[in-house]
Amino acid sequence: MVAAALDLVVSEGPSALTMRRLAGQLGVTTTTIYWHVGSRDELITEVVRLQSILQATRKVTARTPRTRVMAAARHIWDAALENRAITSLAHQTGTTSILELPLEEALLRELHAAGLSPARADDALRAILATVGGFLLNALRDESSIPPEQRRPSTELPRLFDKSVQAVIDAFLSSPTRSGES
Amino acid sequence: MVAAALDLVVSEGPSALTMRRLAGQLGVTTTTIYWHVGSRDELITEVVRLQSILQATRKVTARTPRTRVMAAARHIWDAALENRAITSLAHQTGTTSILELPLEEALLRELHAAGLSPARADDALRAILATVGGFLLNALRDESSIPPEQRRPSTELPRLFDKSVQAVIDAFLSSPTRSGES
DNA sequence: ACCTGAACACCGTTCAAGT
DNA sequence: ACCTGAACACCGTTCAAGT
Repeated sequence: MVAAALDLVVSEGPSALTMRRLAGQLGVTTTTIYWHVGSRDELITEVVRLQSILQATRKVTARTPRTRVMAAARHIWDAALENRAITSLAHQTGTTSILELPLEEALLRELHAAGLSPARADDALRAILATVGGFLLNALRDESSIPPEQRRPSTELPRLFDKSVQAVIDAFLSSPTRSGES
Repeated sequence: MVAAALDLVVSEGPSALTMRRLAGQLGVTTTTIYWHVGSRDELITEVVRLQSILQATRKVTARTPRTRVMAAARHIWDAALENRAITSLAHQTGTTSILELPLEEALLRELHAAGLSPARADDALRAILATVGGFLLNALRDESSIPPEQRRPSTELPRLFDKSVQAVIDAFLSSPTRSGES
């Protein structure tokens, strides 16, 4: 049933996931869904959780700590862009952290492996995730709001993503201090 | 009328802005609203545009180019946090760029003043905005989804914001090249 | 244990009709 | 020019009732 809901989102978009449409797809009544799941929010949480498992199978193959951290960050970016519909759904419903949890844990492990203390790794994780999330917002917005096929920065955005995320990573990998004057 | 809509959003949250509730607030029928404005989306656009004008009166007083760029970036952050309700509304409806347009233009001017070519300033603007937006997402999510009053990072997030945004700014102020190996 | 029908309280939007 | 009443096509959710 949550698999059917996931299919609905993937094939017809996040807004297609209504109780009535899902019920129609399954050949039952809307009230039937409420017997299996408590509410629409719970349904969405389950859909997002299912997708988070499906997309967690990415391996970091880079060799240096710095490139491994960057690779883990890019996995989050790649997974989100490969599954735009569910990413948008999670984003709209505030369940992004559930969707990315496995990939976030992988990133956190790389930060620990890079020699950061737990507290500093948490800070770095938070900062990197915020930066990645910001670029994701940018990338996903440009497809939904701009109707025609003339998307200016489709080739440039990944370059800006790399440069910016790398800068944030380096800031947290190197200095334990506050950002000072130049 | 759009002023009344803005008041509604500020006092009762983004979800309170429905045609029926706004009509009730104004003492008219929902259909009356449709005479003045084409649709709910147009209404929201006007509300966001109004707020964008109200919050555009911030001056950059820092002295060096680097600190002036940072100050312009922090203005976007500050304005968003001071007007959480409309920021969330704009975010949900994909009108964030309208809301921040004046502040974005101010940031772009600082990037030009810092000596960047138009093309490089556009790249830097995009990257900085994405990073700021990511932290904003983070800050606004922690208040809506976490019900109780125990918000862990309310004092730490600004520190991470400063450090990360500064790192991105420095990356684009200094090097015109791709992000290379260390 | 699992499913249905009917209903409640909402939405955005339209259209003919009033002044 | 400006406003209303009634209606359409949707929502999420609940509750008594069926098997």
